[in-house]
Order: sequence, then C-alpha cells, then structure tokens
Amino acid sequence: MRASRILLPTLRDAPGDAVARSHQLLVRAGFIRQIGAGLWSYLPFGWRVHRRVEQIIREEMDAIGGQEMLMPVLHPADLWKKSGRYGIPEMFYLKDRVGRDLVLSMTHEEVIAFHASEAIRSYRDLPQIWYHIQIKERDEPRPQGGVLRTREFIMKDSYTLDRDKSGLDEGYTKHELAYDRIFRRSGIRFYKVESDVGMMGGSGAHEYMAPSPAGEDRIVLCDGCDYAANVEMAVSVARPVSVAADQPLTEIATPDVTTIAALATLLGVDEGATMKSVIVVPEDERGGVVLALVRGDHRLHELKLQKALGSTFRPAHPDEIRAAFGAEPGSIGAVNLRGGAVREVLIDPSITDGGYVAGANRTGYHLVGAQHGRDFDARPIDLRHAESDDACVHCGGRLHIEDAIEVGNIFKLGLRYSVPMEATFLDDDGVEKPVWMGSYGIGPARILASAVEQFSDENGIVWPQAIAPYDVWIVPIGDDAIAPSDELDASLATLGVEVFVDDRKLSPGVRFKDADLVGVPLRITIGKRLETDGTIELKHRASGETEVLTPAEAPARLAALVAAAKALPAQP
RNA sequence: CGGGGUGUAGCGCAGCCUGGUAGCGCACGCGCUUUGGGAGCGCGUGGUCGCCGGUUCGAAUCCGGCCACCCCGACCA
Repeated sequence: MRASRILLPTLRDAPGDAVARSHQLLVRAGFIRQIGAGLWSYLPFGWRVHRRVEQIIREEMDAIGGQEMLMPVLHPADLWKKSGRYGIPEMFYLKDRVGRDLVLSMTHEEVIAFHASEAIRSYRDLPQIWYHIQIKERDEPRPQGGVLRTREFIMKDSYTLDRDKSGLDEGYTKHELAYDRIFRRSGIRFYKVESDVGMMGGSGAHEYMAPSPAGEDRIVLCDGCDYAANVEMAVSVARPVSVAADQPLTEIATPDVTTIAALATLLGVDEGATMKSVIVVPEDERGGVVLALVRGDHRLHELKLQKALGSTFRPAHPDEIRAAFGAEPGSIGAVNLRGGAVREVLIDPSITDGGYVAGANRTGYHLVGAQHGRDFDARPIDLRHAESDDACVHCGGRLHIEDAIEVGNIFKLGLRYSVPMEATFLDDDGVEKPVWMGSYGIGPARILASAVEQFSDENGIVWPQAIAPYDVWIVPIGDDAIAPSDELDASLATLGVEVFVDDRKLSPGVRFKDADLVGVPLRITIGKRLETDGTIELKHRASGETEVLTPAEAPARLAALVAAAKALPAQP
C-alpha cells in the first residue's frame, strides 16, 4: 500500500484533553478520532489493527467449535422485558414511528436465548457455541480514556448452550483455552483473575486483565503462587495483630476522639486492635440501620457489603445514628445495643477472638476489651478490602495490587436467561429442561488500547507484530527508491507480508518520525546505499537495532521475522 | 449524579484580570532551494472567539443562562 493513497493524519501534539497514553498516541498517530463523548471513529490504520485483533479472535473461536453469526443492534423491548433486564440505566431506549418500544443492544444474552428457545429442541442439538463480533451500545455514566471506555464499541460475544452443568463447565474450559491463546497471540501482557458476576448474573466468572496504570480495575496478585483476583472478589489474610483474649470490658473516656487514628494514638494501641463501626441504611423495604464492623486498619468493601445485605445502601445520617445508638458518630460500637434499634450487625472475620477497642455508644467514651461472642453478637462475613501486603490465603505469599484494563471476561450464566426466556430442550429422560448457558466477551478495542498502554516509548507506539497495522514500513528516499520499494512490496505480498510504502513527498526525517509514532515493528529504508553498495537497511522498532540487507535477501528475512513474531508466544 | 476544569483556525496555545482593528507556533497552499531523523527563505489560505441573552457608543474580554468536552468520585463490561 502506498502512503500517498491512504488517510494517515498524524499530529505533532496530542489533543490537550487526552490523558491516557493510548488516547494520546492513537490520536497522534492517526488511528482514531473522536466525534463525541465515548464515540470514536477508527481511521484506516486504527481499523486495520482492530480487524487484525478480530481475526485472531475469530480463528481461536472457530478452533473451539464456535459458529460465527450476526445478531442485530436494535432489539424489541419485549425480549428484555421477558428477561427482566428492561429498565436498567445503562441501556439506550427508543421508539419506532408507531410507538413500539425498542432498545439498543448492550449485550446479546436475550437474543441468544430467544434463538435457543426456537432452534434447540432436543438434547441431540446440544452443545452449541455461537458468537458474533458486533456493536454494543451502553449509556455509560462516564466514558473516558479515549477508546478504553466508550458508549459504542465492538465486542466479540460468544455463548455456550449445554445440556447440563458439566456441559457448561466444558464450554467454559474451552473458552479459557481459546482466550489464553487469543491474548497471547495479541502480544499483550495479561492475567486471568477471579471476578464478580456483576450485572450478568450467574455462578462463576473470570476476567482477563491487561495490567496498565490507565486501567479502571484493581487486581490482587500473589507473589508466591498464581492466585489472582479482582479486588471486588479478592480474599486475603490480614496482617496479624496481637490482641489479648479475655480482657475485662472497661469503659474509658475518650473526649473528642472520633477517628481511628486518634483513638489508637490516645490509647497507645495498634489501629488493627480497634474496631471500625460503619453504619449504613440498606435501600430496601425493610428499613432500619445496619452496623458493619471491620478492623480499624481496614477499609470496608462496599460491593462486598452490598452483596451481604442483598441490596444497595447509603451511609446513615448523623440523626439516624443518634436515634439508633444513642450516641454521636465516632463513639458507636456493637456492645450494649438498644433492643431492636439496629437491624443487623455484620463483622469481618479478620476481627478475631481477642478484645478490641470499640465505641461505647456513649458520646465521648470507648470500650476496651470488647470481644465478639462474649460481649456482642454479629454475623461474620467478608467485608473488607484486600490490601497490598496482605497474605495469600492459598500459599501465605505476599499480595500486591495492580491497575488493569479488563480485556475479556467469561461467565457461567447457568439458567439465569434460559428459564425466563423459555430456552428449553427435551432431555433423553423425556423431561423438558432449561439450557445451561455461558457468556464470554472480548473487547478488541481494549486489546488494541492495552497494547499501546503497555508497549510504547518516547517516540510512539511499538505494536506487537500480530496486531500491527502493517508488518513492514518502507521509507524510500529519493525518486529512485520508489521502484525498488514497490518491488519489495510485491515480493513480500506473495509471502503474505503486508507492507506500507511511505512515498509521501516529505523529508526523510518527518517520515522516520511518523514511522516511529505509528509503530510498525519492522522498517526498511531504501536510499543512496542501494546504489553505492547495493544494500537497504532494516530497523527493528522495539529494539532500535538495524540490519543491512540486500534486496534479494530481504523478502525471506522479513517474512521469517514476521512469522516468528506472530507464532504463539509465551506471555512476555 | 456530586466535585473540579476547559471551550479562541485542523492540532497546541496566547489574548480576557484592566472592553476599543483576533494573534503566535505547527499544519495547509504556491514558488525556489533542500532530501538518512520533525529543512530554509518568500508569499499566502483559513476563525459567526461553544450557543443564547444582557450591560455598553463598542464585548473574545464584564454579567446571566444554556450546551459541549475532559478529569476525580459514584456507578459500570
């Protein structure tokens, strides 16, 4: 491909509002352009990368028996009313000319279940793996980071349909294998982590996470074993704190002390030897306040508390706290509760049997030696945020937390959609049963952006070979270099290598800068040396190393390099 | 949705406080020179200063309202 025929609007400066590195570089390098909040066009180079990612996904999905299809973006509202998801705030709602309710697809579980309900009659029709690579529309509260979080994006979503739970497990395992190969072939660094099932519902899930400071997710990783989890799910062993057991319960005056830090300082104890009281009001019909207890040095994990409560919640207002506990915020604890004033008390299990410092429910006083089971009752449940330097529950190793971009996820949906959507089949025992479903997503744009986040330098992007917009970038210098460039392009084309010939009428310096910015892994320079000593130069974008080649040996050398770089690599 | 910020040429920015002919760099066009790491000289093109209203003889500038976009948080794949 000749540069003079392609749209490649590179910029010397990134737009002032671009913060994420991938956002800056993809715009500067002429890959993407914004048309509104969370709405992006892919220009030719950007789209080439996207399509290469798609193609890797397609090949690996086909390899596990996936059947590619295409489902619409516009859905009748009835489908979503049937599954019970109509009304969720992230969906775009619209009406047609006669007033029928329609929605734009956020995902395709409903449509898949609809097709399954019609097409799957018998256990002989199972299992199935269906997928498509299609647009998703989501009314995101806050699109950000360029192409990292958008309101319209393309997703590969696949769905397994199985006869029973073990069938679902097999389909899930196939996806784990396919996903491992997809992300390795794409050339990005990634982790597979345990994850929350989120809005999809279901019974088990993993996420594929590309570590990057631009990521919106936090993952917990063990230095000693392969434990990896989203912080939403992570369990860990808290830093040990020594607390004496069987201390007598003693009330002490702590005037004007309302923070854990001040309390620990005043009493000369570890913050971890105190109990933090968090008072919340669940947003359900039952009413009342709930007291959640975590260790003083820990943070309450709001999502875990939400799951424990079975509903969303808000912090209690000070007057609600006074009414329920008879004391000001800052002096609240689980001991000596007034009967019926507090709906439930939850306690994080890192608070062990010893005596802790706790609010006395008397303004300006705390209790020393408060002991769960002896002085108060509470339901033990994991409520705390895993922290860096916690210990691994599996191997005792040290945990650390990294930022990461979610590039894919896999969910065991179970019967969540097949039951309401009536996707059933007749089993060999003559009984009509619901299909077991799984759903599996990958965001090609996030793979693309993750690669830029992970692989760039001060000069621009450094694409992994497999998803680079082109395999080789040729800079002809001088008119005499054009014909040899085209010849090399033609030879490489017969070897399946895609070449970009930068024949723009710009100085060599500008074209070298653009080549670095755009980040094609292999660059050939054809200049005077072809005439003087019959050679051309190969430069590796990543290492900066150069090789001197003759035009005759170049095609084989380049084709070999490309093939080697695209071979399934170990994780970098 | 809460908090903060920004809207002036394709991109990056100055001008606004203190009202008086809209500027700079890059990019872009033409000419000449130049061709292995963002070339030089010369001549040019391009902006209803986000929108609406108000104050004023006069508004990019002051006032009010609205819109858009970005960041943090909430939320979410």
